[in-house]
Amino acid sequence: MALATPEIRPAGFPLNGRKAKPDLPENDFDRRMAMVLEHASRIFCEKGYEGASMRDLSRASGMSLAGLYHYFESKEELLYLIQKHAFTTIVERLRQRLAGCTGPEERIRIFIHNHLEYSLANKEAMKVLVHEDDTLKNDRGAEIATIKREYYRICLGLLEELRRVKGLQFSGRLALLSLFGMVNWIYTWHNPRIDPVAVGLAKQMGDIFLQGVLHASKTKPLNHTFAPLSAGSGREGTRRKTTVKTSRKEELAR
Amino acid sequence: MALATPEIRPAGFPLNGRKAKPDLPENDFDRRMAMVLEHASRIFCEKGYEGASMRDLSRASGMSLAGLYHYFESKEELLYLIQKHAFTTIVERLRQRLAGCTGPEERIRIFIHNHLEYSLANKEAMKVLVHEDDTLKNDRGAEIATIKREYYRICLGLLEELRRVKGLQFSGRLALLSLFGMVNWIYTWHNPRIDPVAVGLAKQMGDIFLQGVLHASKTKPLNHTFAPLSAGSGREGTRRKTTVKTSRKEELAR
DNA sequence: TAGAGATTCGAACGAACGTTCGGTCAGCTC
DNA sequence: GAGCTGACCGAACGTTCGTTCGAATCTCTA
Repeated sequence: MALATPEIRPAGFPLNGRKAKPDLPENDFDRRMAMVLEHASRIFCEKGYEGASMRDLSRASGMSLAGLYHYFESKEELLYLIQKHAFTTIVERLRQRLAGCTGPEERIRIFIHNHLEYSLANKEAMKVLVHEDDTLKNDRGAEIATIKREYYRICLGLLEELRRVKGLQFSGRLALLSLFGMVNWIYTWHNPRIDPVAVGLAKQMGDIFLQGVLHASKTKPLNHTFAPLSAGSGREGTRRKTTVKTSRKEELAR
Repeated sequence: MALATPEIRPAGFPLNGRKAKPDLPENDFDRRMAMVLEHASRIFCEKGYEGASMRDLSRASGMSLAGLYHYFESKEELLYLIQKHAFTTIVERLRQRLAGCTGPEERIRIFIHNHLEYSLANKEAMKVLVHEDDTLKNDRGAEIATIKREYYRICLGLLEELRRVKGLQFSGRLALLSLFGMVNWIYTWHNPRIDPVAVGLAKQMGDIFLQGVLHASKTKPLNHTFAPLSAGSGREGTRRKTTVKTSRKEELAR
C-alpha cells in the first residue's frame, strides 16, 4: 500500500492538535506524521496494540525511538488518531452517499457497500478499529465511543425505516448487531485472491441480510425446545424469548 | 459465576499433560487448576492476553506469582488450555446434538443454538477464544487452528447440505463466514438485562440467516453501480463479482 | 514419627517496556 | 555569522514484564 495516500490522509485533515491548520495545504510535518500512522496501523494490526512496542514501530518506520515522539505524545495517542480517522472517514462518506437516495432497501445496501469498501481498502486500519475497540480509556475512549454510537445510530435508523415502510416486525437492535457482526468479521477471513471485491461482497451480504429481515418476521414462533445434553445443561430460562421493548439509550449503550 | 463448574471443567478433562488421569475422579490439583483457569479467563477477557500480567492473575486468584507456575509452565500454556477446552467442548456438544437430527434447516438451527448457548454461558472464555484467535503461535497455535478448522468444516457441511437439498445457489464460504460473524460478534454487545437468552437469540438469528440464504439466490444480479464519491474512490475492480470456485483447502485456510 | 513428595512463597533474575533528557545538525532570519 | 527553530537521535530513566530459585510448609504414607 502506498504511503500517505488520500485513503489514509485526506488533505487538510487535522492530524495533530498541536498544529492543526485545516485549510492550508499539506506540509512536511503532516506528511511524515501520516507515514508514521500508516506504519503504526500495520504494526498494531500485526501484533495488537499491547503486543506492539514503540521499538517495533521505530524499526518499521526507520525513525529513532525518540524521534517518533516528535510527532505525537504517546503510544495511546497513536491508536486514538488511527481509530478517529478511520471512523470519521467512514461516517463522512456514508453521509455523502446516503444523501441522494431514499429507498430503504437501497439505503441499507449503500451502508453495507460503504462499510465493505472502506474495510477492504484499509484492512489494517479496520482491524485496529474493530479489534482494539475497548482499548482506549478515559477521554480518548469516550470520544471514539461517541463516533461509534453515532455510526450505529445511523444504521439503526435505516433498519427502522425499512421496518416501518415494509410493515415488518423484527428487532432493530438484533438486526443491527447481526449486520455489524457480518461486516466487522470480514477482517478475519477476507482473502483478495479468492474472495469478491467490495461490490460483490456487498451484493451477497446485502442479499442474505435483507432477505433475512424481510422474511424473518413471517416465521412461526418457537414451537419446539432444543434437547438438553445428557450431561445436563438445559438450564435456559424462559424469560424474554423474543423481543423486548427497551429505551434507545440502553440499546446503544457501550 | 461459580468456580470450577462443570461448564468450565467437566470431570476427568485432562487439564495438564503432566498428570492427565482421564478416568479418575477429580483431585485437588485439577480443582485448583480449574480455579486458576477460570480467573485467567476473566483477566484475559478484561485486559486482553498481552495486556494481562501474571501479577494481575496472581492478585485475582489469591495465589503468589511463583505459586501459579506449579500448575502450568507458562502464560502461553494458560491461553492454550482455555482455548482448547472451550473449542473441544463446543464441538463435542455439537456432535452430540446433531447426531439425532436430519433436516438441514433444523441442523443449522442446532448449530446456532449450540454456539450461542455456550457463548452466553461462558462469555469470558468465548471472548478469549474469539479475540485472541491469532495470538498463539507454533505448535499450540497450530493445534487450536486445527480444531477451529474442524468446527468450520462441520458448519460448512451443514450449509452445503441445505444448498443441495433445497437446490439453492449461494456461496457456502460466504454464508459460513457471515454466520460466524453474526454469532462471534455477540460477545461485544450482549447484555443479559435487555437481550434474549440463548434460545430466543438463536431463534431470531436463525430466522435472519436461514431466510437470508433461502431467498438470497433468487435476487437478481447486480444491476447498478454504487456511485463513487465526488472525492473519487470508485476504483473497485470488476473481477469476481459473485462466487468463485475454489478448492476446499483454500476456502478454509487459516 | 520419620521421610517423601506435593504445594506454596519471597525474592530476585535479565529483558523489555514507554518515555525523557540533553544534545547535534540543517536551514532560516536578521 | 550569530541566533533561533524544527527535526531528529543516542543513551538512559524508572518501571514492569515473565520466569526461576531455594527454601518453607503441608499432607500423606511407611
